Amino acid sequence: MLFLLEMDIKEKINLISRFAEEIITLEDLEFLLKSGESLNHYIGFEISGKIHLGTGLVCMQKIKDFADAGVKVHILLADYHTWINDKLGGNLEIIKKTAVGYFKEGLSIAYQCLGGNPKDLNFILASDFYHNNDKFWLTLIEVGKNTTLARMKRSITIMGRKEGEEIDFAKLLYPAMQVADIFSGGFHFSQAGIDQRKANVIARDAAKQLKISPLKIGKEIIKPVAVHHHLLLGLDKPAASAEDEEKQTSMKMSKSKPDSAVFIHDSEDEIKRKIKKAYCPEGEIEFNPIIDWAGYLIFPCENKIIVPRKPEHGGNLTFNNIDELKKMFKNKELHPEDLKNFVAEYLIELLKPVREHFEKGEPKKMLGELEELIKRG
RNA sequence: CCAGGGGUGGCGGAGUGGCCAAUCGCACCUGACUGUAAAUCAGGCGGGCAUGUUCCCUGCGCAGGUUCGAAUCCUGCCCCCUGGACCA
Repeated sequence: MLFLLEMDIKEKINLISRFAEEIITLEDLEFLLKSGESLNHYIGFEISGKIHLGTGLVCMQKIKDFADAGVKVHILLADYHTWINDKLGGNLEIIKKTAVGYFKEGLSIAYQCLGGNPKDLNFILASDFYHNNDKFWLTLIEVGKNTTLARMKRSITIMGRKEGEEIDFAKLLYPAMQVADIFSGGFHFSQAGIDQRKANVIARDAAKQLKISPLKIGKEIIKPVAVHHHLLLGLDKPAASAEDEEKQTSMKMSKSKPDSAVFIHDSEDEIKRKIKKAYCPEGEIEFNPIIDWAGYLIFPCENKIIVPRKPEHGGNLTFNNIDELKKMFKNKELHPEDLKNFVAEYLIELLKPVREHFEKGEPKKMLGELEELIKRG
């Protein structure tokens, strides 16, 4: 019996940590799972535009991993944060409407594509959560009291801003809000992209100082466990001058670079077009978005893939994991075009339900309105 | 509120009365070359058509004005930046 329980925990750890960039810390993760308490997960989303595959598939896959591990998952629709960060024209009403309309719906259906049950997703609108909620506001102040101004200033990179950039004062509130979200919501797990690392680390550093809404297991005050998922590479070629780490960040998928991202409801032709024109040097497995996408979009869902190839190119290829694929690609035994075609077809099939959902009726209208809004800037 | 500087095409940035639909760079599009993309080269890049080396329309923050003619000069307004003043 005890043995079975151990196995179960190991399995849960594997689920929660698979395909993640970083877990802070693995020991804390294990501790949480072993506690036997009912555990809460959270991830926050800015309502910044259309949902791309990084959000719709990578984030949602990780959320599903949590749900499959028996953790209660929460999605914070961060409308106030979005407002602070001047997204969607900085119009709070539009942001709220988009959050509870388009965004919630898009995430739910993407989750479904991955085999999840949208009923498991607990959506929280930040402005609702904060309303008449002293616990949040007091925690916000308390986080502020336990963090230096310099650190907050450095943390604006979590908003996609550059360190040292000229900002209005409200933006300094943002990182503290994100941290306060975790504690006032009672979330044991804070999931975020690796670019959000600073906020989660502040949360962990402040955790033991907090009195208003400390995170507890039994009587013990604990730090939230940070799970940082991978950020997909954009399909563009990397900036010519950039090297290594800088190159990596410059390659990050971005909504502002039109064709660097595929959106969850893109048409078949759009998906094909974008992937066809994607940067994909033969034999290169590091700075290669298509390799990256195969690894983080396909293998989390599949134990085995078959890449179709014409007989004259050597016939079909079977891979059991990304490492096998990378190895062949590196040796130029797998041609970029064959891989591209496979990835495109796979995504087209996987995203079919989302596409169909946004093809008609109210969802189509919501998407149209959002696109109009983005076009107007 | 005061002083100074500035608002030009998706972005950066020239141009200070006609030769300006507006140099140039980036981005973007098309073609050539590669079994993909990139790189490279050629062309395009406000809109329209009857496609014109001297066609038409719209156009250089907004609104007027001067002039045969204005992105370029004048007047008013709006916005941004940099200092300063005020708050003390």
